[in-house]
Amino acid sequence: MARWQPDAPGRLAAAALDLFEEHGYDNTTVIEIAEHAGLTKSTFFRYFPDKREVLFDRGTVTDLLAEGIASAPPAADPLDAVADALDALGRTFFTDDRREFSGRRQAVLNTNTELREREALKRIDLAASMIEALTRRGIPTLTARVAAKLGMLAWEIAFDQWIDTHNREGFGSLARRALGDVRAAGAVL
Amino acid sequence: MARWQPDAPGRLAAAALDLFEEHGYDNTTVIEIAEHAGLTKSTFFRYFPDKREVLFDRGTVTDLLAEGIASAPPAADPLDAVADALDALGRTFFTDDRREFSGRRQAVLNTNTELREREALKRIDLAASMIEALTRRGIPTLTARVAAKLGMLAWEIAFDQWIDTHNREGFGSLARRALGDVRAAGAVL
DNA sequence: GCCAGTGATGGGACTTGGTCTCATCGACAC
DNA sequence: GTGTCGATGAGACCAAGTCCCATCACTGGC
Repeated sequence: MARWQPDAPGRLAAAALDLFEEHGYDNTTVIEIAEHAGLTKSTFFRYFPDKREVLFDRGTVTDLLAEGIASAPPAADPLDAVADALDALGRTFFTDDRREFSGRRQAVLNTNTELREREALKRIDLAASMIEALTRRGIPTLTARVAAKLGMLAWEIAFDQWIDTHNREGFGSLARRALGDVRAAGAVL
Repeated sequence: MARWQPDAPGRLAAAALDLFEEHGYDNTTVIEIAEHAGLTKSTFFRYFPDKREVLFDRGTVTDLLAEGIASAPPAADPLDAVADALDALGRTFFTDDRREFSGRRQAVLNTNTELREREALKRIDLAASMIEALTRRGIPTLTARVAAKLGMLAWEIAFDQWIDTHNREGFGSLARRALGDVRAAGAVL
């Protein structure tokens, strides 16, 4: 028999989401989260650098995206590489079993400025990672930056649709379509 | 003779920038900032909701941008409206006398994650404001979102160039050129 | 000239996030 | 058994941020 219950960080994250939903982010204390998971404040901060971070992915989406771009066919143009990367994300991260969780999490994020702020920073890091991966493919910096911006926009659109309860399509195909729409809209400009 | 020294928030902001440059953001306490400005912690938090905000504009850049877009000629296409708005910003906000201050401020922002995070959120709000102003012109949502992303990219590029000590060109013309480059890069995609 | 109201500031108690250091304690090796 | 290791707990400590009340110079009415 294990000395401790397994997966402390996972229990902390689950407890946090529950409590944030029930009482709001501001009205939930780190100590309460820890107690709810049968742990203490000390252990909380051992796994998460701060209170916000408990809602952000332990896995590294950033790396997944970068790898997706890197492993796109050599002939693929920038936006196709981005589409491949988003598709890969849909297969390994935004999987169907994570959809409900993502929706709950996003609903909490939308209620609090501190959390929106953290999310904004994550997205910037994400974009930076895409830009780096694209330039590694020999794409000029400016082109890479434009492609990354458009890719992030497609991500946002696809994610909102994917979260939507009335939609049963996978993230990957939603993203591909969104990117196509974005490209078309950009062409008119 | 005035009872108190004038412009408390201005003095606080100046003291903060000085101290952040000298000792770093993390190693500077709100109390130190306040004392340096001949005030107290209480007064600091009366003017700024938190420590980060002391480095962010009291004036509303967001509104300036939105107004700039709204007052663009009716015939202007989305990106032209954005260009006009950035140009207006260069005339009213990113003026030459503010260039040195902006550079110092940006250097501090770049040293600290907490500050980068706040900046990221401000940019999202900025983009949202652009999108709203563009849709008010009758531009379809998706087109507006693409234009806003490209506009933000032009902003970033122009700002970096404007800050650069070796460059003496005004923000407005830098932004126009950047936006043209971005548009050209987007057309290839 | 006095008095009440006003507005910017100060003072200090209090909560919470976050850091740090040391103690605990079961598993496991030897 | 004894000692090491690894995950956890305990508690002191600091700084950010909130709140409420005191101060005190100025102002206007009387």
